[in-house]
Amino acid sequence: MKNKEKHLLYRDVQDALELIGGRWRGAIMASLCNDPKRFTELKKDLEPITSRTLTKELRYLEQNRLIIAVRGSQAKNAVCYSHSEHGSSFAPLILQLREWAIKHRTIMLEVLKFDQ
Amino acid sequence: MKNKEKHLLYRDVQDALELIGGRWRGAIMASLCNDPKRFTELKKDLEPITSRTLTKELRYLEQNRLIIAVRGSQAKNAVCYSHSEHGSSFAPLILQLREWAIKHRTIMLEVLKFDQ
DNA sequence: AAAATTAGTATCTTTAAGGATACCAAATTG
DNA sequence: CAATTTGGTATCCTTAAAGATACTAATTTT
Repeated sequence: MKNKEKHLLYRDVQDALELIGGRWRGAIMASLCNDPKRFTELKKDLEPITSRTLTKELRYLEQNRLIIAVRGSQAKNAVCYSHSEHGSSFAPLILQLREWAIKHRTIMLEVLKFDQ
Repeated sequence: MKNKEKHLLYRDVQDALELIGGRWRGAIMASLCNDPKRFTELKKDLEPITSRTLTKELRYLEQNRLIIAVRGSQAKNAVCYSHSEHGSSFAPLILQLREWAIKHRTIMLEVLKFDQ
């Protein structure tokens, strides 16, 4: 029990970071924060992502219920991607990650100045 | 300007996720949340991480000022790793990542039940 | 009806992360 | 002073993520 809890301490973090880690998954979630987007819009927004990668990551996020893909009933060419309810519960974390990244950048710049 | 901001939207998220992404970096930060730890303690806590990987990731986190390594002045064999000030500003995010991972898990379990 | 757009596939290749295993010098403990 | 512990290195290897490039069927626009 003690041992298991010890593991869970970091295993949950590993799980979360697998879901939205890598180069694109978190970015896709961020891009969908404001509003639903079409495949092509996402691709433009996330430049230089490739079609292949975008497709793969969208499928992954869909399978893990973080996003919803609405495929047009008659028009197969119209697909709209948006956060699922659960996915949008991740939005606050995205904002904090951004803020933290910005803070980190300024700190690293200060350090660089100091080190010279 | 407009274009640049568009990019920053997700670039910050990418940056943050590079800093603490991958299999181990976030986990190491999580393991150091409660208290400073020695190399060997970290290794036990993060089992099954290898020495090689732990060393590499600790160096990375140190270079990026997320952790501090205190190397004993006379005893070279005593090294203590802890969050830097900046690193500990990441602790709240770790907690939220954990909570979110747990929520995600329960949601996926529900979905599995439903899909059968 | 021709041209362009949408939402992808299909291959092939590169790169990076990380594991497996063996080894090690300095310090500490018994 | 011998054994063990600490905090790592050094090599070699596997796997997964992602890029490059070319292609496409269905739809929409002109």
